[in-house]
Amino acid sequence: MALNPSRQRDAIMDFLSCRKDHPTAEVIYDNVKKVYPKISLGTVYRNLTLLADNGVIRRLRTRDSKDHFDADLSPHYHFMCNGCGCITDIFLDHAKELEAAAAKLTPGMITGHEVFFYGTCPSCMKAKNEA
Amino acid sequence: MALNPSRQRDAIMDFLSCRKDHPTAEVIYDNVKKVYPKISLGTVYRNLTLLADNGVIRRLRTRDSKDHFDADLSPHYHFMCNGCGCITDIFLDHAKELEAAAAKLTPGMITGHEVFFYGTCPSCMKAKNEA
DNA sequence: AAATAAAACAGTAATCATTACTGATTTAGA
DNA sequence: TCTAAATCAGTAATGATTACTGTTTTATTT
Repeated sequence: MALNPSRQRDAIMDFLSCRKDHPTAEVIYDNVKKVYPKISLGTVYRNLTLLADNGVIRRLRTRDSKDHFDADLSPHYHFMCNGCGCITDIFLDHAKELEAAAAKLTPGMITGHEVFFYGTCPSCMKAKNEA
Repeated sequence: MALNPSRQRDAIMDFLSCRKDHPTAEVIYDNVKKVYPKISLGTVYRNLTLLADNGVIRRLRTRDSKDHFDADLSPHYHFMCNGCGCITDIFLDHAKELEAAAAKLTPGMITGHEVFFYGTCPSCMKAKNEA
């Protein structure tokens, strides 16, 4: 199951690398379609899964019911707005401390962790204040 | 939309309170059915959503595609095994520090956060070693 | 206690993100 | 050039969850 080259996969990867908002499969599909009008949604899903399984991208499972994808593999956390659902990066260097502290409390082996902060983004706060 | 008393909802709540493994709606359904054989899956989902929206229980969205539910509202984190999918609690008191540190890096307002540790649980480690 | 309105129910149908399947096309390696 | 594997577009199927329907239960008012 080696990865053969694929224009479609490259286009997905290119698009995802340019975005910092961690789009969903559907958003990626809509955008890659501008370059490859015949690409199918199934191809997008298949390639995203392929890339995630090979550790090339990260799959983010959030409070909304859709998966989001992130091409930035550097260790970092995320903030999701409860209002509009937008996601932004948060670079905290607590990773090692957290895992070490958690490891002491668990008989299992910890290999990674995810942190999601929730709240209200600036533009939703503004909208609230004006209402 | 006040909450009227309901035997079914109480039974769901009772069951969930007794469990520390954060069961899915389906597992809750299977178990509450032993007490109320006529309860429907829709009732379980509706009540879980009702309870979560009223802040009585927590909804956990994990790497597996099913929602899990937690009746313990005290601030704590979770560990999920990549092998069997089991979930256990991890009580770390890093909550305030983490949110304070994150707040400095975000223009938005942070109101809460979730931490999920991933890895291998003891019984899956044992199974691996024996294979 | 009888009447009325709201909440909840069981059962079932619908939704929606995601995955699997199809037969055709492309690519890698002999 | 030939063969097997990988990929594709298009479409059907899956599976968790939600919405709908007509009925029953509960709270409230008379």
